Amino acid sequence: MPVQVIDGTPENLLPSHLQKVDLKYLQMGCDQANKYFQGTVILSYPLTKLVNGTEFFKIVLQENSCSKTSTINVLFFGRLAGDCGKVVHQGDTMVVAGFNVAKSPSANEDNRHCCHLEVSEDAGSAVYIYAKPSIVTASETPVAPKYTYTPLNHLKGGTIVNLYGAVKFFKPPYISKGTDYCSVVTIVDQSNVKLTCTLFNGNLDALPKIYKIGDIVRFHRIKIREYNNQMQGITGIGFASLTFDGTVGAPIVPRTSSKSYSFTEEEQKTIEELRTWAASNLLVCEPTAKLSGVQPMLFFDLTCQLVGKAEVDGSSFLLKVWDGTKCPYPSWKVLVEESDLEGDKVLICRLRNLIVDILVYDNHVKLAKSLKVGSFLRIYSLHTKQASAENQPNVSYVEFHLHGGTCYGRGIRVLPENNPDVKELKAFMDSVNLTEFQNVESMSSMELDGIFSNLSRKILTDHQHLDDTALNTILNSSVPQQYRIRAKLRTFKPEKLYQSVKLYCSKCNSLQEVPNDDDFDLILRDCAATAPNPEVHNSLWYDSAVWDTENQGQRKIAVHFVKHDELLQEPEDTLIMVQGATLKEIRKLSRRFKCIIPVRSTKEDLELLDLSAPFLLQGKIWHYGCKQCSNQKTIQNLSSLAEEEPSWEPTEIAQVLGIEPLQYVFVMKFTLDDGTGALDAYLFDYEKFFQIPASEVLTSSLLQEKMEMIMNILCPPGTKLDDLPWLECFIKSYNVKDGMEQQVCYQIYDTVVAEDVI
DNA sequence: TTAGGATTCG
Repeated sequence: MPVQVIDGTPENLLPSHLQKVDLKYLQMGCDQANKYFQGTVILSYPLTKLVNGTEFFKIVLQENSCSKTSTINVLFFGRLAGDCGKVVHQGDTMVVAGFNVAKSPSANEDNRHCCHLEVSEDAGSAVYIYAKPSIVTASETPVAPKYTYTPLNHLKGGTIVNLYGAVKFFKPPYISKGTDYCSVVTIVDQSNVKLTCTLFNGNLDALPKIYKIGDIVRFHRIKIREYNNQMQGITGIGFASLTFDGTVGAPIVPRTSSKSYSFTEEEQKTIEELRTWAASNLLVCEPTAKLSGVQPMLFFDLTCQLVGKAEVDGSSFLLKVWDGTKCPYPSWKVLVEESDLEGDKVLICRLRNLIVDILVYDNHVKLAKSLKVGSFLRIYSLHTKQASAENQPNVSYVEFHLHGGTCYGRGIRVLPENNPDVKELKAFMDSVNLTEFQNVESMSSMELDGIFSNLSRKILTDHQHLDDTALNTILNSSVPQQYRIRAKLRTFKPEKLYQSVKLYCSKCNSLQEVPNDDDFDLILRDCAATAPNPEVHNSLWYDSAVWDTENQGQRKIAVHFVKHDELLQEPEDTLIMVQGATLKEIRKLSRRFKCIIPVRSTKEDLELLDLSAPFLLQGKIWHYGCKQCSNQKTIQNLSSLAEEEPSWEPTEIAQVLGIEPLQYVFVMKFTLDDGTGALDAYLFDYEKFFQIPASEVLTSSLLQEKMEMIMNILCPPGTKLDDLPWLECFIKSYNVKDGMEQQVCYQIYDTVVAEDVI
């Protein structure tokens, strides 16, 4: 008898040769002949027939374990389907033996086991059903609780009913002023009567998981009462809900936190009918948009991923999000202390041109704080506001606000990873070519204008808690001290901004000019005069290749490829040592190889060139070492860095080579004036102030233009002192000994040009 | 208890 209904518990009643299999060990291709699976029936679908006339029946079994995927679909075919379909109840314990295991086509959607079980007489299956004690098993017909659903035009105050409806409006769950989460949901059905329900629960998961207008909900045991001459639904004891995607034709997979729930064929029909009705009767004008489609002055719903978050103040909180597309307008950047920003800094930097900053206010702050970086969100009724800079009203940028309150469903909802919109978003994000957006050089000049227009407001400091001090007070005060000041930038030096870039040695505090290309070219030519020594070619840690040059006499170029354990070595990860090449050839090589170390050969070994030349070239960045502080070691030491995946950090390379690296810095003199007095303050900065790395300015005309624009805004040429913009910055005073004399100097510190230059 | 739909201070 392939189907047996047994009263009681499974133990000791099964044939002794059968062994129990756990879902976590279940996989395709294993012999299941002597295995059985036991689980509780949590869902059964209506008995139906396949196209070929075979009877078909599907249930979901839940394993009584705490493993993550604890449910599995079980498909019955033929006579077994008919037999089981007639006697199975929700809550029954079922044992299936002699099944086939196949890949579940719906695993992605239903989150159940990646395989399903196929049960049929042909496969030699046997099914044992241990009826739930509370159900009288003598009965031949299934006993499932029968729910009746009240149409929305038949509601009476003071009753508790079951309802179906299409969501016409909703507020995603928010933290109420009481003890619970609250969600307000307005539903409508074919009677065209709508009902607004106010739902409370201390557990966020117990509230309906509505993601968009048009979703279908089923409410069980909702209390109906009258409020303001209208019917109102409210949560009562035993309230439960299921939510379904409202799209016609989409899989009917209930979203619920209930472990078990009833679901019948009739109800499936109800949902399909409601979907069809809603499609033509519910105005679903979704205000969703991608960032690429945002318009200023708009409210819309944004589906995005959270990449960073930071507290701004008690009533506002910053969310950094992206959706894979680029906002067509310059957007604001909210300045926060870097230490306050939670999220992967490297990722935030990589995505910087795709990320938008959203400020959420008041009641949304608490929820925003609890969000996990990396999660997918839908932010409802997000407001884009157009703003423009004070002195350039024709150039505007966009601010993103989630205002306080819950009007129009304003709020934030975390979307699960299996949500179809999230899946689509992830796939899109994976396809985005990030390099296209990483480079500031990919920005149009209009965008740059827009971004820099923000700068006109002021220079911002990291220390907002200090009060401003007048310059004459500073001039008459003891040294050293730190101040916040408000002043105008009367003049600055050097006027040619590229001249502000210097090389600095943090060990001996020396500053030097950046050597020019011609000097380097001369050194290279000098080296190329001596042919590479073949005896030092190919060693344990590098492979060598030599090329002859055409029409250039005897000059040979040797390239030594440093080996590492990676099987496939990409040029962009490779360090090469080059000998005999000209500057032009080195530039060409540096477009392809991650790191280049110019070398020459002695009788015994390869060695570095004179430190007037860069010791390392990484793309456009040339790294120099301090002649005074370096204590050069043999080039053999490089082999210690050639691991499996060497990162080729310039600092590490410098260290093993005994080189004290020089840093690129901006050195400028600002003459500041606040009406009470004037003083010269030095700016000494690597990249923080302008948000431009000093190391890249000399080789990028765009970055030079960018700097020029910033300075033009801080100190517009030909402007009278009165008309100059006010700047806020931090300065500190200190003493410098000049021979026998003490001199007081001022330096700008911890100051950043607002607001987005990144 | 909370909220009871109905945009924008930032």
